[in-house]
Parts: sequence; structure tokens; C-alpha cells
Amino acid sequence: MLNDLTWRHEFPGLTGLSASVSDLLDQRAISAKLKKGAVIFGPGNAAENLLLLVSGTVRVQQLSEAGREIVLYRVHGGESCVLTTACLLAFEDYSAEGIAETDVETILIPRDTFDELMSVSKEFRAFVFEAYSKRITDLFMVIEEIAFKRMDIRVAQKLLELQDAQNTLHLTHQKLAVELGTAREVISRQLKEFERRGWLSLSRGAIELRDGAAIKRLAEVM
Amino acid sequence: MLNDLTWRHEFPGLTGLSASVSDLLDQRAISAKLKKGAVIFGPGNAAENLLLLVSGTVRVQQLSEAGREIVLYRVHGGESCVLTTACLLAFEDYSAEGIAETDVETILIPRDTFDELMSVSKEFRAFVFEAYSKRITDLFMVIEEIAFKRMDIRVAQKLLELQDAQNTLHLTHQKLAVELGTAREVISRQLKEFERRGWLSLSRGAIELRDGAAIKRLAEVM
DNA sequence: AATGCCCTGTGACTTAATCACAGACGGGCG
DNA sequence: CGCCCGTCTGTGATTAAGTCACAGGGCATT
Repeated sequence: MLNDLTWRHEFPGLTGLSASVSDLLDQRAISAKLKKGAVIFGPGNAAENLLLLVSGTVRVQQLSEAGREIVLYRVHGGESCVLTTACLLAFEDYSAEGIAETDVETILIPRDTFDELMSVSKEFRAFVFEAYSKRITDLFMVIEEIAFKRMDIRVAQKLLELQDAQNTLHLTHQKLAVELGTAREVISRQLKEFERRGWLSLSRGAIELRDGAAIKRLAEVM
Repeated sequence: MLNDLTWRHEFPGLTGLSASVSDLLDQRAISAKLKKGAVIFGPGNAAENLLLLVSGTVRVQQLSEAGREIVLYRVHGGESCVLTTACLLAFEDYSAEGIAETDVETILIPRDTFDELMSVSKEFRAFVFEAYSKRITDLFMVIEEIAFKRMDIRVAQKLLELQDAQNTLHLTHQKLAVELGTAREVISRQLKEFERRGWLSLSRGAIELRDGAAIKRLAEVM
């Protein structure tokens, strides 16, 4: 049983639950903290719980047999890792894996409790389907971008998306390549070209954006 | 109310329903037939019903703003168009559209009835999540193929997948390009190369496979 | 200071996408 | 029947992206 109930504030979709449903959640939900780098689910080990992310970020990525990877989407605090529920209830393994990108605080809802909540609470059903809707829309966007968008534009968008408060990205070209499902050399060359234009400066393991406006102009060409 | 209940045989996932749930379904489900080419859902008109496909095929495809398209997956007889339920319950529009590829017979389950079934029947919930699981796995495969697979292999796979009983495909190069999310010229050149190798013969609007074994060998390279 | 492992840069080549256009086919119509 | 027109197909030229191979640099560890 959970004593610290502050986590509920992070999930607006769960605020309208009736008292009895809310109690059920409190009694059965399990709080857990995971370290950065932890593999939350992956090929071979099917998820046993619905995972609600209170804080931190989980990266969900796809591995190909050839050893290449692509980032599908991220789950942030206040969101749920809902696509795993489909496999959770249908017993089918995904080929995707979820990795804690930071230390994360999570709430785990066991399979049986999840099923019970789906049964008794209209609000909970709405919460789950809304989360599904968002994820599936994300996947559609990934497909569209890979299939139709130019690489320079995708790189520019990703730089803006992943920059921190100091307009800097602390990652290797290889990591950025995985974000976009492409090869490291493609990214290295693209970044070098941006550097030539004075849009950013490169150093080992870091990319510092210097002309965010220019990058944004390219990113918004579509 | 439905009188012809033979459609239920097409959905093994729905056979274990209790009598009361089964009655609910019979009373509220609506039977409908649609002509080939009908747009079942699309940007702007959100689906109001869960759609179960009794017979025929529905093609679900994504449109980009630039006017390009890619086929995401197909729904066949005995399957449900379940991804629309997420938007159905979350009120979010998809950018994808569903098109009847043949004349289709469908069963429509209204939004309220869907929600009620999700509440009262564990079996129905399992049916829905299993369908989700399959679709999401399909989407993951699409992403993997676009991002990592060689075009010649993807063309070979698609030819095998779409051939009819006479080892023939009645479609234009443009249509095949949309299947794979690429440009028509790429397909034309690839098919020409296959023709040079004697694997198939081309004519206006049709592709006749002549050496399925050779095509299969290429398709299975991975 | 030497070692070894990542990370980055880059040339050379292949594959795929884009642009531009010509010509072939086929259905409909005068 | 023969012509017209829209659609479909083929192909060259060019650019973008992915692959392969390898060199050299930074950094931590010893």
C-alpha cells in the first residue's frame, strides 16, 4: 500500500476517479525507483505491470536483427508506458525495449489490478485510451518522418528537441544517429556542415547550439 | 438488432463471451456493408464506432502534408480496426485514413456500447488488447523496414505478399510505391531489374511473377 | 608517458530519391 | 476506324543518404 500519494498530482487523467477506485489504486499500486540505464522492458521479458512514470524519462527504442536501433518515443513524468499494456494483456512480446534515461520514479499497477480498473472505472479507461492515442500518433509521426523528411531537417528538429537549458546536447554522434535511425557518418557530416555555417560548435561528446534561430528556420521548412 | 449472427464465427476472440454480454452485443451492434473504395475513416472525420471486419480488406494509410502516402497495414476479415478506438475514446483525430480495398461487410459497435463491453467483459478486453498488440507490432515492423531494409528486398517481399492465385499483381508502379513509402521511379527501376533477371514480366497495370523461388530467396535475405 | 578505447572526420563507392521529360498504352469519342 | 487525351512506364541526370574502410585525436587508466 502506498502512503505517499503525491504522485497522483502528476496524472490529471486520474483525478476524476471515484473514492472506491482511488482506494483500489492506492492499495494495489507499487511505488518503485529505478536507476538511470535500467532496462524496464525488452525482448524476452514481457512487462508484468502497467508503468506510470512519476518523474524522469524512459526511452523506448526498436532494435533490428542487424544490430541497428531507432528511438521510437520517450515517456516523460506524468505519462504512462501504455503500449506495454497491450502485450501485458495479450501476452505478446514486443521487439522494442524501454530504458530509463534518467533516474526514474514509477508506479506499477499489476496486471490483475489493471484489468480490474479497466472494468470498474470509466475514467481509468479514458486515461488508458488517451495514452494509447498519443503513442500511436507518435508512431505515425515517426513513420512519416523516416519515410518522407529530409535528413538535414530531421537533424535540426532533433537538435532543438534535445538541447538543454544551456543550448547544448551532451551526446555522441552515434547516439544522435540512433535517435533518427540513421548512420553515424551521416550525422557527423550533417553536423560538420551546420558547424561550417556557424550554427553550432562541436566538441567530443557535446554539441553547442550557437544560432538556434537559423536551426529553427531549417527545422520548420517541413 | 442483428438477426444474422453468423458473423461471430469469424472472431475467435469473441467466442468465450457470457450469454448476457453476447446479448448486449447482438442488440447494439450494427451490420453494414461498404463498397470498394469507401473511406471508412480519415483526417477530419473521427470514427464513431469500433469496426469489426467480417469480410473484405481495409487498407490503412498515412498521408503526408507533401501529398505522399504510405500503407501502414491492412485489416482483413476476422480482425478489428482497433487503433481507431483509441481516437474513438480519446477524441483525438488520426492523420491516417482507412479505405475499403474490396467490398466489405462490417459490424459496428457504437462508442457507448464499446465502453460498456470493456467494462463488463474480461474476454472483450482481452480481444481488444490482443488486437492492439498485433497492430502495434505491425507498426514497429513498418518502422524497422523503412529505416533499415534494402529497397530490393522490400519490393520482393511486397510482391510475394500481394500476388494473387495466378502469381500476378494487378496494380500500377505508383500503387506499389505507396505500399513501400517510396517514389514510383524507384519501383519502376527495381521491377525492370527483376524483369531483366527473368523473375517476372511487366505489362501495363500488371506484374506477373515467373520465378517466385528466386524472388523469395531475395526476400529472405533480411 | 604509454596504452587502449571511444569518438570523430573523411574519402570512395553504392543505393535511393528527386527532377525532368519522352513515349507507350488504352479507353472513349467523333 | 482512327484520333485524342489521360495515365502509366522507362530512363537519363543530379542530389541526398547510406555503407565501407580507415586514420587520427581525446581521454581515462595504468
